[in-house]
Amino acid sequence: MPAQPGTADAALKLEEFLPYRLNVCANIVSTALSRIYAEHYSIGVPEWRVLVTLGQFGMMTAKAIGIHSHMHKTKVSRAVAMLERRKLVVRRANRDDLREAFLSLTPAGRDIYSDLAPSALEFARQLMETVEPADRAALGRALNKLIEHAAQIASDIAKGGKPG
Amino acid sequence: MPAQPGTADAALKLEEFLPYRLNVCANIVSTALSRIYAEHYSIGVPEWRVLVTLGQFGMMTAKAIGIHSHMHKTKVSRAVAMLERRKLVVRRANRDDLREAFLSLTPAGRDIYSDLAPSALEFARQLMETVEPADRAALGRALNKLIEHAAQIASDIAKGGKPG
DNA sequence: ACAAATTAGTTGCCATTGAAACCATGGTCA
DNA sequence: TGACCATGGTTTCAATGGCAACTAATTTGT
Repeated sequence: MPAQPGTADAALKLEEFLPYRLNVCANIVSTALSRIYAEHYSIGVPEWRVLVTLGQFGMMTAKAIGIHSHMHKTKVSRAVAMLERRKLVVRRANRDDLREAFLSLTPAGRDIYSDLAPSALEFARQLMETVEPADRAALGRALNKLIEHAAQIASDIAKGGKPG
Repeated sequence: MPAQPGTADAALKLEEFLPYRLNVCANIVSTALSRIYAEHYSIGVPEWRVLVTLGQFGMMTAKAIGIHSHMHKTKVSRAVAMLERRKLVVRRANRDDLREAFLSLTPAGRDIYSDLAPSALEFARQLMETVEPADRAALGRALNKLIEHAAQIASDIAKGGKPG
């Protein structure tokens, strides 16, 4: 018997635990969204992010895409490779630094982007509409703070935890 | 050239896009948290969830754990298998239905739980403290609404999208 | 100018994960 | 009772993703 499952220390309840709730929320939302575009274009989340990032900025390096979209460089590399194979993205050498290359959407890529962006915005709009109007700004602020704080903690631990 | 990267349709900006922000937030928070316990106990998120769920309820089936913790049954199965190997969880047959089994923490498992739960709560508390006091309740409500709505959409699409 | 360190990007490898198939048991209903 | 369906749980398989090693190009320090 678990004694009293949780009396000792203010009771940890999974369903009220913020990190857990954030994960569940992000997963469900992300799944719902990707169901919408995965069927149409047969792309996954990383490809979608690359497409959207290039649609937003027009031309940039893989590294910059990774930073902007919070993706590991291997993820970016593979997503770009597949978009390139599908002729949705082109790579242009940077004559001033041959390690990197400038990436941009092809006309075909832009077509998909301009088809995909409005429905993404619409999805987000509908999602936001379910949140009480008075709570919307608070949600935005809260996410900012949480991201900022957690990133701080994670990097602190990364430094302190593995000395040498 | 990308014309104007986003003038046509209210501009999709990844860094302001709610599903994206939720994902980034959930990942960073989750990483920060797991850094804390992964080093101490060498367990991953699924094992942590099983442990916490059993700590909360004392005794339940794998299926119930999956429902409560939003995990796929294979994930639960594997997490339980590893916790069993480490003698942190025991399996007791249900004589009334031999398909399922009742799982619960061993004393060793409970020791870890009662060590781990307070630090998880402390982590969540610190996290929540970074959010403006006035925004905290709003965050909770918003997450509820988002989860509810997105789950609805996802299941609608699942049904409508794949008829037959 | 050149060796050493750094950086952009790719690839090989391995762990994690979900879908689907599978096994064993239990329920249904004719 | 016995043929069917449903359910809890495990296993197999393929895809995904991150780490670390690698290549090629650039920067730094002397």
